[in-house]
Amino acid sequence: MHTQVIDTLKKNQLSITDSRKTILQLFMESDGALAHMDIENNTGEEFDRVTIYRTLQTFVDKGIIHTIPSADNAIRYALCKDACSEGHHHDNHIHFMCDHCSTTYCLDHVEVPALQLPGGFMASRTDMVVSGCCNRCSK
Amino acid sequence: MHTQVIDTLKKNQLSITDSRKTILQLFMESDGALAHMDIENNTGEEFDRVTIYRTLQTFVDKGIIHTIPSADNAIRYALCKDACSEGHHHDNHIHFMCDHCSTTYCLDHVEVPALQLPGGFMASRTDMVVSGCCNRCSK
DNA sequence: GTAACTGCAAAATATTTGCATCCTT
DNA sequence: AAGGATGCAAATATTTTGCAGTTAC
Repeated sequence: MHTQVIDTLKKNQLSITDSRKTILQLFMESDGALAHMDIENNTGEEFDRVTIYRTLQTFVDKGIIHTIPSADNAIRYALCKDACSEGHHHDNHIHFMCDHCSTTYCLDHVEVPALQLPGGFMASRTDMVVSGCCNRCSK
Repeated sequence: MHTQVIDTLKKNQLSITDSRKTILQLFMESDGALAHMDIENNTGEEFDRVTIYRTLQTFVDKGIIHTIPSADNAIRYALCKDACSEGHHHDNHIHFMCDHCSTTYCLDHVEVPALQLPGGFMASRTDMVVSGCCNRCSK
């Protein structure tokens, strides 16, 4: 189970440290996105807050995780798919944020529709965040 | 020219104060979205930072402006269209953020495409933020 | 005149930076 | 052993809250 964590770190030429292992493991076990706060809460007092900031930034730089935009001033992070690599993200999938439980999902299988932009506008990236009621809360 | 500002404030049962007039005027003159910082910069030392926070919150509550999600931890605000009213936003249009000049546009005439969500997911709101190169920077 | 709004001060929170120490390789 | 990562302290930035004075109506 730890294998995948170690593999990912090695593949990205990162040294294997406790904080990186634990935080990456957290992402792999979670089906939703995580905010800085979620990580703090789930790791207890184990790591310094600064270490979490730096670890997340490292993962983003390496293309291991990506940020999910939100309007509530709480940046969330989620694992990138294999197609992502350093400096080159391909996570044009849709994110779903539940109004009830606040879980954020990556809906990998829903494609972002193509858009017809006004003349002169050129898209390089599209973020789509749908909010509403998730499949667990709607039961 | 100030008429529209006053009208909007009255229509929303807000008292007409200097900060509200100035800030709302700013939004009406700007074709893009504004972050807190933009407002501070454009009003000089005229208003207390706290007043700007409170004015923005008031406008959001009244449905005069809406927030635009972003992945860079800088919430931006833009005018809502007429269809918006208190507690009931209808700004399902697309936002475009320019990578070069950082201007954020509301592309009112580009519709958000309908989505087929997985079973159990129910959408109440869709935010779509496209980034790339805007029509001014691409010239 | 009264209720609402603003500015100031300060608290609470979030993020960044420098540096000495410790850990990975 | 060397370079990189971490923890701590502190600087910086952001947002919220309380309260007294001021303004809109």
